[in-house]
Amino acid sequence: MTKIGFGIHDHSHCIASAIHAAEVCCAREKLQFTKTRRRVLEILLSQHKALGAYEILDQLAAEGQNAQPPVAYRALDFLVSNGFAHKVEKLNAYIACSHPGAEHAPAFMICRGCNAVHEACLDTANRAPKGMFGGAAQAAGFRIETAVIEASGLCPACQSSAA
Amino acid sequence: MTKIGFGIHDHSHCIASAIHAAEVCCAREKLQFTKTRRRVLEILLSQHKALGAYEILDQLAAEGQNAQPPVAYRALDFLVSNGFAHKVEKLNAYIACSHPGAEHAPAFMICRGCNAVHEACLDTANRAPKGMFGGAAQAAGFRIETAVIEASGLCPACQSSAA
DNA sequence: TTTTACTTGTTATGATATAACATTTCATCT
DNA sequence: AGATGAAATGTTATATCATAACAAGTAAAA
Repeated sequence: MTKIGFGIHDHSHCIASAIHAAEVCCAREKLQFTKTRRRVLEILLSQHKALGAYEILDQLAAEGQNAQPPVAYRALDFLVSNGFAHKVEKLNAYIACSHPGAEHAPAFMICRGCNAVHEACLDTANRAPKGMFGGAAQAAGFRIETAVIEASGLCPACQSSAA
Repeated sequence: MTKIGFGIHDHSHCIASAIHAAEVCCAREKLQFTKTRRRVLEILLSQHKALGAYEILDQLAAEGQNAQPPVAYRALDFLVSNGFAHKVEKLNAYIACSHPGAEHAPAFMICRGCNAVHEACLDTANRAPKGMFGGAAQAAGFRIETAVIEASGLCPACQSSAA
């Protein structure tokens, strides 16, 4: 059992299953799930927190690839474009999607104490932004394509230590 | 009449009134509304779009100040901390608040065609993030302090030109 | 008026991200 | 299998965004 997000949860198999899900999805969509893309997703999954592009790059470099920045950014672009990962804008960092496959707008809770990131598993996450914006967007004539929600605050652990 | 956000609207006096509002607020809160801070807010207000820190810096430099990056970032930090401006995370850019004084979570619509930014004037903007997250945050034990919502899509003008 | 906090000036550097182009690999068609 | 066009990668260089650190000045409070 290891810490994930703000809770505890056994993910000894979740890397493998997430990778498998990505494989299946890529086969279905005729996307190339190449070695580097797979490796970057594995790195994100194994850390299970938000990582900067250069942290990923360091990891790749440590494994022998002489990886330059575009290598990481291209893999991340692929993963983000296809819904296997998200960018956390507030942190300029990337995190594996907690529920790939499901159509959703990412919604994160970000701890300002320890930078832990928890992706909310709201099924409202898909509808809520458009619902909230619906009126205003329509009034402005704006066509929403994607939306992100990022909440900052304190996770349980940091609330305790700050207390 | 000039273009603001995605619409048209007369703001010949809105710079002055926003500056005045900031003055009043700073006096009340005993904050120093210094020359640089005022000037940066004026720049943001006059452009009425999201500006990068270095664009602001260029403007300051053009006015004779030999401004280095920390000058802009400090002023922006002040303005953001005190609610006179917001950072648009997706663009790494800053924009004057459309409704300062009102307690609110910023909510933006960002055009991917022209990068125009419109701050939604939802009074739900304040409550909605916490409402949406409420259950999940409580379940996770997370204490939300701030939240931002950023929607991407196409503004009316870019919808027309893309059509 | 001394002291204290805050603000600014300045240099240097760190962190994040992309442009551009040559090369290789992959998918597909014949 | 071989041709070919699309996609991915390797690599160099550089653009863009942001902050650390410290000296000097200015304003507010005691």
